[in-house]
Amino acid sequence: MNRWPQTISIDAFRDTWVLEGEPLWRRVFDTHREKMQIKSPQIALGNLEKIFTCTFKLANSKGFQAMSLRDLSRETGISMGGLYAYIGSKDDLAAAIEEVLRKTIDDVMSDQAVIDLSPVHRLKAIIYGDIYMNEIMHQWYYFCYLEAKGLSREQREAAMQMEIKFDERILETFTAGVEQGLFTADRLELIAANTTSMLQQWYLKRWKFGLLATRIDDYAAFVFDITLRNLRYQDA
Amino acid sequence: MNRWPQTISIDAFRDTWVLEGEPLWRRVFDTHREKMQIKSPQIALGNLEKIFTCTFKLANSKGFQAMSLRDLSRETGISMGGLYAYIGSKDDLAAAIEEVLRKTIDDVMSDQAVIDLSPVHRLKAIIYGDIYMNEIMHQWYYFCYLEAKGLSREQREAAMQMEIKFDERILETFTAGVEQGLFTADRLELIAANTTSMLQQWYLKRWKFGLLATRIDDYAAFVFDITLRNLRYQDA
DNA sequence: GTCTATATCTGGATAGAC
DNA sequence: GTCTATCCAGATATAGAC
Repeated sequence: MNRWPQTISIDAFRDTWVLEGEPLWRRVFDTHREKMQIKSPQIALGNLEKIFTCTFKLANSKGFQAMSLRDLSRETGISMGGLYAYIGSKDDLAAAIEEVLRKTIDDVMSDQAVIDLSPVHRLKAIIYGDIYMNEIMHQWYYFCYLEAKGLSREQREAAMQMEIKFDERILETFTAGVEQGLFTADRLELIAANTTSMLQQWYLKRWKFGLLATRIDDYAAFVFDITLRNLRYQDA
Repeated sequence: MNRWPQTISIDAFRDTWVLEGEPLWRRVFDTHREKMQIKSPQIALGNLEKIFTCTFKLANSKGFQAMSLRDLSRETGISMGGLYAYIGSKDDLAAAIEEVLRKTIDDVMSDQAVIDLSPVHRLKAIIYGDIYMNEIMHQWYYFCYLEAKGLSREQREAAMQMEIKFDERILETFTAGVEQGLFTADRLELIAANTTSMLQQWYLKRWKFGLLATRIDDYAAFVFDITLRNLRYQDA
């Protein structure tokens, strides 16, 4: 089952992968279910939304370590005792964020892997898809990137493996293009790493894109264009 | 006074700008002087070295916020009371790291600005110089990047201004090249941002370059090459 | 200039009422 | 399911001996 939209656009992506609003918090609820004392989705969804969004807000302004659960309690309006019905511990909260993001990426990626397109189109699908994903869940990515050191060893390892795997996915596409005589560059690993890094910039440097007034589709097109140029793609 | 070496290589850079060993800790001592109770450089230099290098080690493994001064005391072999003869507070330590790095970059940059070269050579000097600087002081850069949220508002602002200024320096060089008909690309701001980001990768993704066995001069050459390609540089 | 001992407080976590 | 009240480990910071 390939759930990918035929047209590449962030609106089509949003329609296909609903990663916002109620479906997102239901996803969080399902992933996090056994760690919580609350069993009713009706009650949990709203509080989960408060807890996670306020965590992003506080962690973003002062850092997750510096944020106290009392801060979180104040910001969410949920008492200290109430919070502990939803999370096992403070570290558990950070772990949950990483876990939800990783599993969501896994879902999207394994689906996307089904696509059987030419290297150039496949590359475009990966780049645009990843940037849309980064946009929609940017707080999650940003948190995981900057708070990685606070995670458990296994989770840090998993996050690094995700990036390696992503590089490899891009690299495979490059190699396919080289075999078909479309691309003639060498240093493919470094080019792949650069493409990954350009994509990460979209959630890491929001302030800069804001200053430059860069829009998401423009940036996606830029990354795609630069990558093809790096690969010395000759359009036939 | 232009202190830049004629030959671009990390060894020449190291010889010109001695940013390691005793001269570095003397630089720290001078910058940090008024915050310390200790007045004798003879005594202070060795302890400053211990304090800063151990801070990097601990912050790198568990994060600066999560690191306690007890950890630091144990790691350095300096007692709690002893530490406070060198730092005013824990936050003061983070602030000192940011300040030393920023002032050092300022020194190197303002010197480098004197260079009056063709756009291509100037670009090469900026890229190679910055990457060498990133290499030598990579712990300082890494710390400031990942712990930025823990700094004061003024310091965060200053760090962002540094990056904006760096982008602008690159952009000016691009523009000069365009005016001379050397470069024909558009989206120069995004290309500049990408070059900055590639340079930052050198201290942010050490694990990846380790896996790929990428050496510093190879990477500098790669960044230079990719940037020229992005600019559609036509070698005459 | 450096140490030990200690004051003081913050923040994670839990017990038990409602 | 949520709140209040409380416990207590561990953290920063300092006083004062040597």
